[in-house]
Amino acid sequence: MLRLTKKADYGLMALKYLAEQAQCPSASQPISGAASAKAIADAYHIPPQLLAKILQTLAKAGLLVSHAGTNGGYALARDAHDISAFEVIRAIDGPLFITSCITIHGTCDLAGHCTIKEPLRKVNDSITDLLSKLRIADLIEHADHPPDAALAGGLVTIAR
Amino acid sequence: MLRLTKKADYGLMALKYLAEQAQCPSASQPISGAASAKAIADAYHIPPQLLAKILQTLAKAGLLVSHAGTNGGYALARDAHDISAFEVIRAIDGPLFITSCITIHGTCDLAGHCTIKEPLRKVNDSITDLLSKLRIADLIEHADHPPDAALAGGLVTIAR
DNA sequence: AGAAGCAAGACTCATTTGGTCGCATATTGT
DNA sequence: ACAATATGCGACCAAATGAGTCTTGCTTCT
Repeated sequence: MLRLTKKADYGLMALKYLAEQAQCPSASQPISGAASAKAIADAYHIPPQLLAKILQTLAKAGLLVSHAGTNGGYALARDAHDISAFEVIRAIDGPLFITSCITIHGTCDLAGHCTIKEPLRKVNDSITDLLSKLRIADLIEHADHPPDAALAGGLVTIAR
Repeated sequence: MLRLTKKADYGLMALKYLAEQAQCPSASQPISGAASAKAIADAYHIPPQLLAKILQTLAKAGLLVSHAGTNGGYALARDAHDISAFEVIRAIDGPLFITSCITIHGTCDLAGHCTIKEPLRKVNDSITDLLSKLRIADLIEHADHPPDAALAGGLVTIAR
């Protein structure tokens, strides 16, 4: 069905939450703009343990920095403008390929009988490109300027 | 992992096969450019029974016409230029939504707590648009003119 | 009549997802 | 020092999905 896993969803939501935190930092935190896994989970009604694991993978991937101990938690490792949705999805769901033909080694399971991998690889690249252009910062809705900006940047014309 | 199911893969391969058949029709067939499920399955080493079911769904969706009996088989219901990859995928895999937030009724499973559905819906629309622009005819590689034509049509710039 | 082919549903099996539990380790406040 | 608060990590489990098979029946051509 060509869909993101819930984990990736949760990851994006968490990153968005942290990006918002970073905008109004409270000085009492070891890391600026940090929040604990439990706090984020509560905010979005996500199973806390599950989110914890997701944030750990994100931290391992270098997208988040973590800090243990009281008042610890996670914070964005980079500016929200410098983290793409693609990185997040890739860190959580692994390398994404639109078709089973395209594997990491570039070999096709169908042992050469697959005849459609070339055109689909291009679609794949386009989607990758699309998600790379979408940044965490774009997920935050600003009342003044519409969040469409990232996608409308000449790359893709959006139908209807 | 954001990937197509194998069924959709098989479906696209079969459609491509039929599109090629339609180019050089043999007069002995009840439908011009027809091929049996078994013939296609043999050509690509796909499990015959599985492909049969896929072709049936495709026929029910109106993308193929079927003809039972000896020398029967399937043929494209329309010209290969008028069938998009999107229709095929949608017929086989069902409506595709990039995130679990976006359902058929537009309601979010997370009961309003999901904050990222709007930007993702736009990505979703872009992918839909992308796949709609890719036609079956584009899957056939012509030695003379490159199959890139459809994707390079100003819609998306392909990275690397 | 019989072979070739489609139509359709039930059913099995493996993989993936979503989620939980428990324990270890690190940090901080008192 | 010690308890409270957090992350880090691995094992585990159940439900859903995906891939593929089997069986039975129907249609058309020879």
